[in-house]
Amino acid sequence: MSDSTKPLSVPPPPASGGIAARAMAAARGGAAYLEGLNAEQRLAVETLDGPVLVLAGAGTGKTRVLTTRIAHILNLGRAHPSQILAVTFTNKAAREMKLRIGQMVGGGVMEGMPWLGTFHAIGVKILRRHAELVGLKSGFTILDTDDQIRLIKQLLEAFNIDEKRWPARIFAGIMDGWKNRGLTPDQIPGGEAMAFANGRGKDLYVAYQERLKTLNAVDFGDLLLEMIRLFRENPDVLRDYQRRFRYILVDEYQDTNVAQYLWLRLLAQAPSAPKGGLILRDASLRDAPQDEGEDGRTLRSASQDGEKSDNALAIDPHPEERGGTPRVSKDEAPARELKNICCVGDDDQSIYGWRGAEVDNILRFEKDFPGATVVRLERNYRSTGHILAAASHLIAHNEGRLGKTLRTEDVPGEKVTVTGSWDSEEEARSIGDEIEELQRAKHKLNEIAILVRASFQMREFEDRFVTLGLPYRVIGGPRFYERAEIRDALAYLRVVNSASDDLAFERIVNVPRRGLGDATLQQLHDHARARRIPLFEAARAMIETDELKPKPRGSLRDLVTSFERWRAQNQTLPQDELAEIVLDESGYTAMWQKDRSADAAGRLENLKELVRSMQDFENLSGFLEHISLVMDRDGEANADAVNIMTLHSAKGLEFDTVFLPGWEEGLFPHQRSLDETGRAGLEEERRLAHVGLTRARRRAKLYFATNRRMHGMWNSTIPSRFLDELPEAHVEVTESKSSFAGGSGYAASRFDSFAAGGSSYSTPGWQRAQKNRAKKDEFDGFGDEGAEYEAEARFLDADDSGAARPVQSPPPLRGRSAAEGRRVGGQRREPLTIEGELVAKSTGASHFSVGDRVFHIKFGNGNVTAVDGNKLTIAFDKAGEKRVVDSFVERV
DNA sequence: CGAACCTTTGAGTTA
DNA sequence: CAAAGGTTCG
Repeated sequence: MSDSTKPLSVPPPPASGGIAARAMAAARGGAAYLEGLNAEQRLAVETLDGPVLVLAGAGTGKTRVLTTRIAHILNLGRAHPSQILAVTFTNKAAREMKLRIGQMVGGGVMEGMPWLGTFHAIGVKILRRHAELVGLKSGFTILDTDDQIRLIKQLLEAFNIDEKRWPARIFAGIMDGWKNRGLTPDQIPGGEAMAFANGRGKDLYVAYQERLKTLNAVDFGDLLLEMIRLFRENPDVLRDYQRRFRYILVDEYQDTNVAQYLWLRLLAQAPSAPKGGLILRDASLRDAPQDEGEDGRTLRSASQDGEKSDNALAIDPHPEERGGTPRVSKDEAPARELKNICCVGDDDQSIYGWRGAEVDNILRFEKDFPGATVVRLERNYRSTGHILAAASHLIAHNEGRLGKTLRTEDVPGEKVTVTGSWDSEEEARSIGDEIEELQRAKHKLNEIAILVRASFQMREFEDRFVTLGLPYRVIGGPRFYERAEIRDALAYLRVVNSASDDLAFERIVNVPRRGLGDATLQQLHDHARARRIPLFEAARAMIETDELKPKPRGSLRDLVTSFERWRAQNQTLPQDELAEIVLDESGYTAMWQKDRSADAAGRLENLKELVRSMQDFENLSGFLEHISLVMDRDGEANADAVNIMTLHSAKGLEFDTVFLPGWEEGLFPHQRSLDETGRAGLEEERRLAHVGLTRARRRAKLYFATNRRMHGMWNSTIPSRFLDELPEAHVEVTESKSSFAGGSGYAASRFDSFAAGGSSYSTPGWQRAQKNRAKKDEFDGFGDEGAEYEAEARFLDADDSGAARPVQSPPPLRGRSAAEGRRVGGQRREPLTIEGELVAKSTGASHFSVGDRVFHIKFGNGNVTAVDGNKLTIAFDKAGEKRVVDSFVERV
């Protein structure tokens, strides 16, 4: 990849955008926006002709480049706002861009920038226009994951597939993967089609798509897939869009998946691209080699030696590069006349491989778009020296990267801190304490973020902050419109809006309970299927017959007449008033009012919020359209509060102070990532770590806990290998402030087995920790190697005053077997995967069996009542029945 | 049919 | 530990 890393020379200034034009722009007072850009940024903004790849490291002004570039194009009169296609991944990014361009060019222009948006939003827009061409009606609905799963469940039933063996959500995931790779049912490689339900995966996919068409619906993946199909099957339509979009800009290019890539490629071809080229391409896609790595794994990131990795892509988006017959010959030539496409991204921030993103897309940009100008932005304007050094050093451990060197002119600032704590509660406590300290020092809470790897980690912080009375906001969490009450309310409105929305109808027929249970629904289904009519129609018909029992028939009649009434009112009343009426008259509001569970009040509040938010729309269908795609709640953004979110949702944000808890093997890097994609997974986790660190402007604080509760069970953990990969000179190891001696709780670190090359820290805390962890990592014993742990045990004993320990103290401080539980996730008994390679998993049965008499440090004596792998169910004499990992007990 | 109770399973990241 | 699914009883 090394020669792809050389920045290419600047092409001659475009004729039409030359000095005269710029002078004119300047005369209009418009060039001010170019001031203050550094040389690279300016190059990226001003190179308007031909493909441009901007490799923008974290904090190097990526958004600024994008927005300025658009402003520049507009200002030079190179294109009308409606001739610019600008795609982002999130609504937030799109909004931000609109805002910033508006500031530069004047807000009025933005009204006319209809093609700035997320891939999905643009997909909807295009598909609505040409719905008939892909077998839809323009009013199609967009299914969310929930609808999707329910639909698949129905299909599984129809196919007589045992949902327990072949869960719907698994299939949803598989299908998602197919769609991400742009695969229609007939393109699925044989092996993958076999993988689900003994080869019926493909049939399911076909049936699913058929069902969607009948429902006049699409899922998220279809938005892209159908768009590609639309373009491929209708070259004239494609040509229209190719002509329209004179400039294409793509944000976060490293996150594009194959489908998005194909879509962009179609659009980036010159309008004259003959049909033949496309067809050829299609054909080549279909019979592309179906290599699925011997073990079925998908290797993701670009391979280290620059070879195309053996990924499991069934279709090869770059067939012409494969050895063998050149499938695209002279017809390819026109396709090479590429548009002014500008992709901005950072391979080091590619963190969506699991969602189908292909880092490869960015790594091979220059091959896809020959003659591309590559601009690297390496000047970081965000973080202080130590933070940047730590982040750079960490990410340098990755092999599959283009390689950038971030620089800063900022002060060194504070070192990155690493703090160990006994358990996740203590972790939350010390972070809470530190935040209070910052607060006392007049830091803004808004400028503080806690970035976690997995959302279950958030709870601990929420709990702690509630007790402290520290204001916080969770960003990203369960989305507003994913909440049950919102989805119910929306389902009502969907049925009002469209009588054929079966999924919505099904969702609310019996919510609130009105005696229309499975039996009635089944009858409705039969009726509807027999006549090929929507459920609602079936209901309307069946209340006229006496097939139903009187009771259900009565309530069904009430429901049907209510809906008809609401539909009539929809013509006359504003949608928010209507919504209120619907929710009241359906008894839905009343249902929650009666509910006396803790969150009922909040749900009613959410419903009100929903109704309120409806005011901003033209009409009901306008609202529904919007909500299916965009409805991120970023209310209450004004209050000063600590931000809690996942690392993934933190991408693109920055804060003065960033807390990064949970740096433990198994959690971060996440075990499943390693299991599923091995080394590539590890590298993606490392990029995530890099993203986390680079969110910080002035302070980055890392944490690991020795014990963490996962799945309701306490597990011992070892510090993340990423901690070892940080540069010693820029890191300070501190001890947990609250509660007992910070160093005491260390479980094993990989230092034991991997001393080579590891940096070692010199602070007392770290050394002590290392010494104390002792040699136990070499052993994989189950408590019968007691002697090995005595040193540890003594140490812990000595240190354990007990007083400062959390009430709910986690496992076993003393005790021999206790010291040994360094496995993560409760499953593993091998030393954890060290290099990110797969380690053979032993399913190894426990050394315990039912009836064993055991001792647990916290719960005392008890009898084993069940054994499940290494998870034991134990009836304790005093503490009752508990589930624990076997390493925490010993036989007596 | 539905509430109440019991068992099982699962928590990785998202438009 | 919590939600979701399954079973049982009224």
